[in-house]
Amino acid sequence: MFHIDAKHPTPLYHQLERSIKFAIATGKLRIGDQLPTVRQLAVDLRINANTVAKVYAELERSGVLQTRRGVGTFVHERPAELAFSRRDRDRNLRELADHFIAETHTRGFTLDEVIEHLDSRRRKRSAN
Amino acid sequence: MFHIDAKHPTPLYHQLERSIKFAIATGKLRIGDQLPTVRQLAVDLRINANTVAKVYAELERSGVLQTRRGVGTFVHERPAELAFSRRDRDRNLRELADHFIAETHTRGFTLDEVIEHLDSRRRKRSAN
DNA sequence: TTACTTGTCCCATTGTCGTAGTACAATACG
DNA sequence: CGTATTGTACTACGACAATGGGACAAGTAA
Repeated sequence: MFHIDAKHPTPLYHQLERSIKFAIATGKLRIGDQLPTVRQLAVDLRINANTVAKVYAELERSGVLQTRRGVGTFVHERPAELAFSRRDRDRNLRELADHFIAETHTRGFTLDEVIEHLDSRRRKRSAN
Repeated sequence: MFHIDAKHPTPLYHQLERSIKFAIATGKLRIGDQLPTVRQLAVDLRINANTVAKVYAELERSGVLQTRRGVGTFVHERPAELAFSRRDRDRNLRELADHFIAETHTRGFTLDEVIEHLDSRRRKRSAN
């Protein structure tokens, strides 16, 4: 379900957090979908249940997930962002893109290459 | 010279190692070029000298750098031999894209919107 | 030679990550 | 009701990352 690499020096909690956010962003997880239980996901990824629990808790704090004891953890609806003005939105996206472009460029990727990569993932998503 | 983010959960030594390798791979550092001294780079990046020293030592062990006491540390291999495999490159871009997609989405941007934004920048750039 | 620079090594300390195990709280269900 | 399931909380522990400080080794240069 999610992809984790224990050999990679990046902390597991961060890999998992990114993985979950990505799954939501690409539509693999939709609003209201239930995530695996803390214990089940820990078994699947071969990591500790506490690590999973901390990620779920963190994502709930930031409003991405919603958890209900005895029931499970679900993707939470997030209506808040729309409050921004169009100008704020544009500026926000521009800043994020600035950072991303700089990051990929220093690693030797061309903008064409990057866009093509994103586009191929969009196609994969819409194929679901 | 190199880019390090202390707030990022990835270990500093790993960020620095990757940063140096990319600088060589992209030609910013060439064979025989001298790198900053251990202490100087530590000051520049605001990290500890031991951390820098360990990275240099590790990169010497893997043949990327060559160090001479009292003189300095230099690029050893030809960039071509250091070039990342296609798989490494793909994986790297995938990680960066994962992060970017997740980040933009949590801020309420759709993937379509993001790609369109990048595309408009590409058009502007090629117009120059 | 002496002084300086550079990389190397060692120690103690701090904080984070992750594991392991246990216990508890809230909910669902028969 | 009782029981299972699920999330939460807590402690203890080991490993690693990083810091700070100091000392040493090898080379350069005056």
